[in-house]
Amino acid sequence: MPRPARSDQQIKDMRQRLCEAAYELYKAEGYEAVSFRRLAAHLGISHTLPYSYFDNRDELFAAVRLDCYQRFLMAIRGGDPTQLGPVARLYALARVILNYAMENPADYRLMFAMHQPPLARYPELLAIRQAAFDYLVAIVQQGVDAGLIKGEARTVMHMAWAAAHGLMTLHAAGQLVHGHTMDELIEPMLQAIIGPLFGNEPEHQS
Amino acid sequence: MPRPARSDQQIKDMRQRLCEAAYELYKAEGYEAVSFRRLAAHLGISHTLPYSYFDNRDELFAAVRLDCYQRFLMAIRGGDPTQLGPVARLYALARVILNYAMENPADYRLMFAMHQPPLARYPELLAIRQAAFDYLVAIVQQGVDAGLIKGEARTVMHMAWAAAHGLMTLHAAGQLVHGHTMDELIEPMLQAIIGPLFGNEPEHQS
DNA sequence: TGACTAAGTTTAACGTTGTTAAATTAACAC
DNA sequence: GTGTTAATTTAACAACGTTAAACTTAGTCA
Repeated sequence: MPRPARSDQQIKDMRQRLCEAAYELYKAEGYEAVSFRRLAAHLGISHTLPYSYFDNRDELFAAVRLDCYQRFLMAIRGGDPTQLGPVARLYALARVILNYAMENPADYRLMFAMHQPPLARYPELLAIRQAAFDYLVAIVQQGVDAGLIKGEARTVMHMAWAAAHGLMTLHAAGQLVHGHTMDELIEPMLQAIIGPLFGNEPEHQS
Repeated sequence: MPRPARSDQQIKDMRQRLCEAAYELYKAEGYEAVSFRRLAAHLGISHTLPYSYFDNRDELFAAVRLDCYQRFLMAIRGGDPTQLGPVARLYALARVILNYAMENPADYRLMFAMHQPPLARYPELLAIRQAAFDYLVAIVQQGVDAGLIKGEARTVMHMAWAAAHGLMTLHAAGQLVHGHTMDELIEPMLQAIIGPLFGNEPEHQS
């Protein structure tokens, strides 16, 4: 058996290099600008070599999106004040998430853009989204159990997620109707939308 | 001066034909599938003729989007029970809008998709969006004036819009986390999110 | 050592796209 | 008809995604 196959590490490295190059190019010049040929040129390899590492362009972007989700999930976990009560935690996490979206609009667009191959085709993407969602649902459930939050945890979380998602999406797409910046909107949003869902009086320690 | 320029009507007609063909193709095969060349082939014209009617592909899609917005705005105006009080009207309009998004996900994607040329480049799109938004703000303002709704009308409307938009976006992108259908979510959504903003007790006549 | 073999990589090629420039067609004034 | 000019088509270029064939390379084994 001559010439051993590339080691897993080599494959992983090249995939990583392609992902990073794609991510940078995407942030710099947008989705359309990212082509295998440009990535290959940038990495100094043949324009068809990427096909040895990703089936096609969609698969490459799925990997880039997975990286985005991982960073997103890390930001959520890292910004979770676990020592606080569930309602205060949810408020804090809402701020973390909204801030993350504001500071990384390109990431947010990539994670949640429409006009993309159906998510159902990428189980690993579904899984990590589900993980992020479940992480939050678990906290809501604690609030429900403690009598601080009314309703079924998953439904409540869905509502809150949709509300936050709407705001972030409008922001990331530059579609906020004039007259408000995100900064002006985040606090009212938390009070008006997240607030009623999670209990109007957060035990916050500002 | 030989051979008169195309009449305004002729130009409008051809633009309309191109828009309609693009819209149908978009709905049938998605955004990427819509090319000038395919549209031209479908209309039996040369593949460069569309450039005489639209500067480029983005401009064509801006026109298609404008049509979408107009239908959307008509649905809102047509579904507005103007004889009712402001809170009941807003509830009804929220249902109209959510239903419209559910029944026309492709339209919704087109109107609000990220990964599109910045809206700021298309003043007519901004204008019609603003018109739709202002239409709703005016009703909220009536509620505020009548003491039925608390807060500044534009801000309240922004919140409600973001909430509804989040739900619709997730639906249109097929990104609703498992376990809920839109039908199951719309009523809780209205109660949980729109409700507190517009006054928890709508004067509804179901 | 050197031929064999299969993985890794590149080159060639096809069909498609957006877009521009040149060539052609068509309609009206004279 | 002839000339002029808008309308349209044809030709062309560069870039893209993708597949197939050619080539390179690094091991095994005689």
